[in-house]
Amino acid sequence: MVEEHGRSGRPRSERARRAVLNAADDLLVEVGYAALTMKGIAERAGVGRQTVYRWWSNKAEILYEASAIDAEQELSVPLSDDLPDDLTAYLDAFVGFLTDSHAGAAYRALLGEAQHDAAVATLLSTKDILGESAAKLVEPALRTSNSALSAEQATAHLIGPPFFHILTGRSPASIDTRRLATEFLRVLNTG
Amino acid sequence: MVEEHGRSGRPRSERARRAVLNAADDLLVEVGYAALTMKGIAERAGVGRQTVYRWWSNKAEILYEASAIDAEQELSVPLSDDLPDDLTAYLDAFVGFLTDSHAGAAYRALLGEAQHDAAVATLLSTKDILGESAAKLVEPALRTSNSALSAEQATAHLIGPPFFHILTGRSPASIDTRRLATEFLRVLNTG
Amino acid sequence: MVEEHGRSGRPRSERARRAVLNAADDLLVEVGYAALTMKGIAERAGVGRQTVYRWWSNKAEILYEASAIDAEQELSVPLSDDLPDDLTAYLDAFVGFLTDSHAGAAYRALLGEAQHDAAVATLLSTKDILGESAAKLVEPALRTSNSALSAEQATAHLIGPPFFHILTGRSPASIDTRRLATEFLRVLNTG
Amino acid sequence: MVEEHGRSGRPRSERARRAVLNAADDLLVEVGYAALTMKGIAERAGVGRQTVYRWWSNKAEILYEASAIDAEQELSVPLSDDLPDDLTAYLDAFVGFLTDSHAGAAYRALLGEAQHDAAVATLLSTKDILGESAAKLVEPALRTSNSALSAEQATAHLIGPPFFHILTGRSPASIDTRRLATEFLRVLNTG
DNA sequence: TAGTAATCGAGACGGTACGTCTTGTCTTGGA
DNA sequence: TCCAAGACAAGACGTACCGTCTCGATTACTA
Repeated sequence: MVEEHGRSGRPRSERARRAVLNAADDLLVEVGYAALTMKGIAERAGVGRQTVYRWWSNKAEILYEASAIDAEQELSVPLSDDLPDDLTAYLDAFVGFLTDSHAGAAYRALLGEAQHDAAVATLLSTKDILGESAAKLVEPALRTSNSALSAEQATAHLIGPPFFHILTGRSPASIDTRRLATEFLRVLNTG
Repeated sequence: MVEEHGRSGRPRSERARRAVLNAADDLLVEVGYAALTMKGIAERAGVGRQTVYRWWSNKAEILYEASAIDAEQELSVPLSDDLPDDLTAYLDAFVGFLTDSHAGAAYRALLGEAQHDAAVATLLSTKDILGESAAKLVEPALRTSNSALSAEQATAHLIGPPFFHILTGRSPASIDTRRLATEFLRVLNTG
Repeated sequence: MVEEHGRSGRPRSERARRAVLNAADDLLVEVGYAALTMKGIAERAGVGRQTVYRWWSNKAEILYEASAIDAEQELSVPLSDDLPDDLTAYLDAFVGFLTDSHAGAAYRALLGEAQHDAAVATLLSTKDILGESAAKLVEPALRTSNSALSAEQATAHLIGPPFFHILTGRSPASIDTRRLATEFLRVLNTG
Repeated sequence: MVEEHGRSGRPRSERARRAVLNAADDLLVEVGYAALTMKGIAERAGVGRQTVYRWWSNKAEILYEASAIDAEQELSVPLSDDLPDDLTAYLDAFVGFLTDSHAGAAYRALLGEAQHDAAVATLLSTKDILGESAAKLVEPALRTSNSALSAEQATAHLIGPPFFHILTGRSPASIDTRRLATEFLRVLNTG
């Protein structure tokens, strides 16, 4: 990511980098992940294929770099001092991200690929986008609770149900985020 | 599924059908989903490629037919009259299915593909393997509770957390199925 | 060719035979020799493929049976007592056969195939359509000449030049059949 | 034929070109024209199939490029000042070419294909190998004669008879080239 | 201000899967 | 025994993409 480069030689073209990322982003929407190809990205970007292969190993890496920042932004919600409201807002953002968002589509595609491609799984594990975004809500909630759950376990309770719902192709309309927030807090504070 | 065939012509070869399903199953383990090809399946099965394309549109369909029955079996647990025990047993089976099982690997690959291939999504939605297996536990649990949740919502609460945990590449070792069962019942019975 | 058949069993269907020959004939015109297939012929004829294979080995045989009789007819000219006129008439028929005729197109296709398919070459040699038709003119001409040429050699002199002309793709318009007849008689009667 | 190539990009590999032409040549002898396939040529040449398709449309084009130069050479005979001798020598070369030669087999196959494939006919018509080689003999012969025949007509008289003889599958042994030469000159110089 | 070196776009290279097509054979039920 | 129908194993078709490899042309830094 750091743009410093070795002693001499022509420096990496930022223009080419942006062109590739944009092309990948556009093509994902236009033709879908399966039909997304390195060749197609290079041609759409007006860039040599070698240039693409020089900086990224496969389409997953390109897509990841193209959407990671957007994803982080979309999953970041402003915190108030009302935890149920904040949790609900976060879950709304979470559901919107997975179902409607551009970056979310890229994430779902990558997560799907990770199920049968170890390289993509490794790539995704370098940054736990979902976990980190949830942590901002989960940690305060845990602190004010009497729960013995780890952050990871609590996170699974918060976003696991809608995650399952969406990933298995069920309608996002039937998700009641406020109810999920309430139930999440109940799990943390009972027993 | 019914094997009756049209009036005339040579009937479908059951031998070829089994050979294809077995070949797909074997190759999934040997080379992985990404490297699984229609050509490779046909050759491994000792079957013409046309014969494969005649009965299945893509590798996902083959894999689905090859693993659906196994999946159903593996997710089916005997019921006792102790609900917490039954839920724990089911969650154990569920986690084992997604992480260790042969059929589960196929399911995960298909679920992954479904994230960016509408045809595969449709295929998977024809039979809600996870939901149906869970329903056998969820429905009794709901009946004996005062919860207003739908079966679908309750199912998401039961298997959503471990589903999220595994699909996002976290270690299955840190899943405590008995605790999950307890928390599930608490969500159903409080408020 | 003989329609008698063995002791028992269903007799060969004349209906199927005609349907195949007609289908081959039609398809030759519609799609050309290269795109003519056994499968296509069977389907067009509304006949099982096995039925086609039972009676003919390849498309060349079908085409040969379909066009041999027509060819013979088209190359047969009525004889007068004027040899130059008869030769000219025959050469006109010959040129017309090779360039415009339906059966001639089939013959040219078969002759072409025979250049690189020994089976077709054998098939064509079972009946020397061109030689036999020419013989009716060549033999009288030889008898009334002082030439020592064999019938075969004389035939080559008569139809060799226009044959070469047409087969090598030259325009048939520049063939002067009367001049060819005169020159043929000159070769036979000088020296 | 000129090897200059467009501004940029990797230049065409001469190594690959030769490998394809040699493979086609070899395979024609080994398996015959009908069994000659683009796939087989590519594999034998150790070349990608795309590389073959990039430069040639079909096996006929490859074969043509592979044999045209040889054909021209084989049909070229040194001229003396004795016309009958030269004609005889040419006819010997001509008969040898069509019956025994490697390049001649390719030419016969292409000529055959041209009878039912317009693309091959066009290809062959780009260079009249037979006509041009004959022209070197026919033109002097015409100049020293009182004949009104065109070069094309005279050529048909010279090589038409043996051409017919060979193409219709008759034995080349019965061709008397000296007699043919004499008769050719007689047609040119009588009347 | 020249030289060096890594970059760029372009496009050919050897490979290989795609999904379709035809081949010639086999297997039904019916005539 | 023949027929129409249609599935079978085999393998070529022409196209697409893979990841690599030249090309000539551009930029920077270095000497």
